[in-house]
This record gives sequence, C-alpha cells and structure tokens, in this order.
Amino acid sequence: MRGEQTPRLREALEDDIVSGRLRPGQKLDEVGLAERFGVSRTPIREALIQLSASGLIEIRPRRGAFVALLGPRELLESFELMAELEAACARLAAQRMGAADRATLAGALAACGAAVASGDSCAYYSANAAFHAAIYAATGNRVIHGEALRLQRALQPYRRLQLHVPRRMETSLAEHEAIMAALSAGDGMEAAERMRAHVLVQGERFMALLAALQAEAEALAAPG
Amino acid sequence: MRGEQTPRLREALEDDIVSGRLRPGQKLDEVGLAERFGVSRTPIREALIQLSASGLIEIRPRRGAFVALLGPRELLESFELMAELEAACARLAAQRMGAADRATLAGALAACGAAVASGDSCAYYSANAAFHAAIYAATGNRVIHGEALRLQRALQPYRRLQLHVPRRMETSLAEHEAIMAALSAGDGMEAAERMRAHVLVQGERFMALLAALQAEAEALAAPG
DNA sequence: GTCAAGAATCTTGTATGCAAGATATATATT
DNA sequence: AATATATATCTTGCATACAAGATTCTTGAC
Repeated sequence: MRGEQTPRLREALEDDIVSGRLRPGQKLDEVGLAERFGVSRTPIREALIQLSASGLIEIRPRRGAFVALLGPRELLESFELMAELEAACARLAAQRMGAADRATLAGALAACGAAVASGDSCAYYSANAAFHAAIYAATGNRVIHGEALRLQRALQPYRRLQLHVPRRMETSLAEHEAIMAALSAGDGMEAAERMRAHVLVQGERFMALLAALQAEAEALAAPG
Repeated sequence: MRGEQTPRLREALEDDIVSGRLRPGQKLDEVGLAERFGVSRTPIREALIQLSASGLIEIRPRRGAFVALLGPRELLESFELMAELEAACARLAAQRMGAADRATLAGALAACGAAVASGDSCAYYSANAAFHAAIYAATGNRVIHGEALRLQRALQPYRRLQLHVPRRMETSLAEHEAIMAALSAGDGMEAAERMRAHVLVQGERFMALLAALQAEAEALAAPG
C-alpha cells in the first residue's frame, strides 16, 4: 500500500463537483465515498476538509459534508470578489505580459471563437476558462494565479447552469475580444474595467437565472 | 468527551502562529501537539490540514507540517495580492459605507493615532489590523470580507517583524488618514489607489528588511 | 388521522494500532 | 578521517474500533 491517497481523492472529488456530476447541495457520505474509492474514512475526511477550505464543499459539524450550495447573496458576493480579482489580474497582465503569455492568450481566444462558430457551448465553456486562466498566468504572480484558479473552480458549478442562455456565447466572445485588445495595447485600466464588467454581468445574469429557476421550482412544488 | 475538538485546536494553533509564538519554518510535531492539547493525533491532523489550506502552515507529504515560511518571491507576490484585494475593498467601501461603518472606521483610526502618540508600536499593530478590517467589513460583502481577513492573518507573522522600523508608524498613520479622507469623500478611485500604494509599500519595505536580515545571518554564519 | 415522545439505527468525531517512508545512528570501507 | 552503507528509530499515512450526537422508525396519546 503506497502512501498519499488524500491528494488523489481530493482531485477526484473536485472533478466530480466542478464537472457537475455531484450537484450543489448534495450530501457526501463518508462511508459511501470510502467504499467507492476503496479506502478508509480517514483519507476521505482529510480530502473533504481540504475541499471545504477551497470552498467547493461545506462541512456542518456532526451533520456531514455537502457540495457547496451558495445562496443568492453569497453567490453575488462571490462573483463580485471574482470580478475584482480578475480585474486586478487584467491590469497586471497588461503591464507584464510577455510574448509567450500573449501567444497562449491568443490561442485561447481563438478557441473561444471556434466554439462560437460551431455553436458548441460545451467547448466554449472550457475555452472560456482557459482564456481567463491565461490572464491569471500572465500576471507573473503565482500567488494571485493560484487564488484566481481556486475561486474560478469554486464558481464553476454555477457557471455551468448558464450554458444555454441565448446569445450568451456571442456577447461573451465580444467582451473577450475587447479585453484582449486592451491587454495588447498595454492599457491596464481599460482591461481591468472591461474585465470587471465582464465578470459582474455574468454574476448578475446568473442571479436572474437562479431567480427564474427558483420561481419555477416553487410553482411546481406548490400546486403538486 | 464532547465532540468538535478540531475548531478549538485550529484556533489555538492559528493564534500561536499569528502571535509569533510559533516561528515561520518551525516544525509542528503531531505527537507533541496531541500531548500538549490532550487529544489524539486525528483531530490534530485535521486542524493542520485546515491551517495549511488557509496558508498559515505548509504540509510536505511524509515530512510533516511546518509554519509557513514564505520565500522573498512568494512574500512579495502575497503582498501584491493583498494590495489588490484591499484596494478593491477601499473602492467598494467608499461607495457603500454606512454610518455605523464610518463610526467603526473613525474609532480604529483614532486608536491608531493614540498608539502613535504614545509610541506604542504593539498597540499600533493591532489598531492597524482593526482599521484595515473595518474597511473589509464596510464593503458589505461578507465573502470579500472573509477572504481579506484570511490573507491578513496569513501575512501577520511577517508584518510583525516590521514593528520597529523607524518612523514606520507615523508614515503609516498619515497614509491611513489620506485613505480615510478619500473614503469619507466617497472617492472610490482615490481610496483604492492610496490603499494599494499603502499595502505595496509595506511589502517592499518588508522585503528590504528581510534582505538585510538575511545578509546579517549570512555574515554571522560564514566566518563562525 | 396527526402529532409527539421514546427507542433503534445510523453517521460523525476521536482514539488506537500498524505498515511504510523518512531520519538518525552506527559500522565498514577507502 | 571522511564518506558511504546498513541498520535502528522515529514519524507519518491509513485502517479499524468505539463513543456520542443526529436521524429515523415505532409506538402511544389526543
């Protein structure tokens, strides 16, 4: 038996959550997970604690672990934090971006364009994440890069719900292109401002979607 | 035996680290900690995992847990993140601050002034933390507030080393007053810009101090 | 038939035991 | 004497065991 199960378990669970296989609010049973992964509860618990620290799950004492289910307020606040953090990344990237960063960024933007052209919202989903991640990396600041990635992952399950909002991809792509232009021009302020708006509007659009879904759910629940 | 040891242990260890009783780089022995707190290794391990997630300690697989010891690069990068995050807080606080927030902030600023007047750098240390925390709170965004506090704590052990830099308190207080003025005027851009500079300069001053200390240590080590 | 109280069951939190990797020590070799 | 190697010891990572709080089911009263 070789050591270090916990990282593997953490990654597997993280993947399940980010990819949507585990839904927000769902309970994570320690014994069940232990059996599924063929380990004891100990490394499972350690992985769960790590995930709770990164915001993907919530542990309620004596009640168990649940895939994080952000309420409307917390969700809006998280998107606001993301917007501020990404705006900072854009500003720093505009100042420091090197040739390699520029190439990576251009590639990610091209992938976004291709996804829009083919109408593949799933491809856009990951190309979008790569575009944003390329900006984090272009700050040259690994601490900021890591924090931004962590937050991006924590919000991923919610972004997923947005995939099919009409014309979302097109407007998002246009915003990406404007951000790219500001970055290429070295205009940090402009890039930051556009990035902030880009992320904030996602949060607001998402809030509207959430409200609609909740109204729908209540309408279904009440008469039944 | 009542449940829930882990939170207590986490807080106690966090306090030991933030207060400086445990030095950066120091090893944390699981058995030793377990004996000291009168518990088994299990809750100790869980507390250590949580602390590693918040950045206060570092766990190296099969090697053990150590109080986080940031290298120069990571430290500068962390201060840069802090500067961006606090700048965002200042901007949001300028827009949203209510009467209660304003009063808390004024109180914290007064405490900073009193500490400078009496030359009590230890009192300034905590009044300074309270001033910054009041700004996080004034954003009205609990997620941002929590992240800012977490990062503040993670950097606290390093700020502590800076306590006795000559005239540090006076310049810091002057910067606080300028930030307060911008906040009161509702000038978010100005407040953000001043806050960013305030935090960045701390990071740079700290780097200089660290370099001096390292040079001193090497000078002592080489000839002996 | 609904609701409340109590018992049975389940799940979590902590303790303990054991195996494997890491560190320290002793020995041998050059 | 210094270095490399083998061995002993220590520490971590994981499995298992058990106790206490949470949940569910049953039973009784209204």
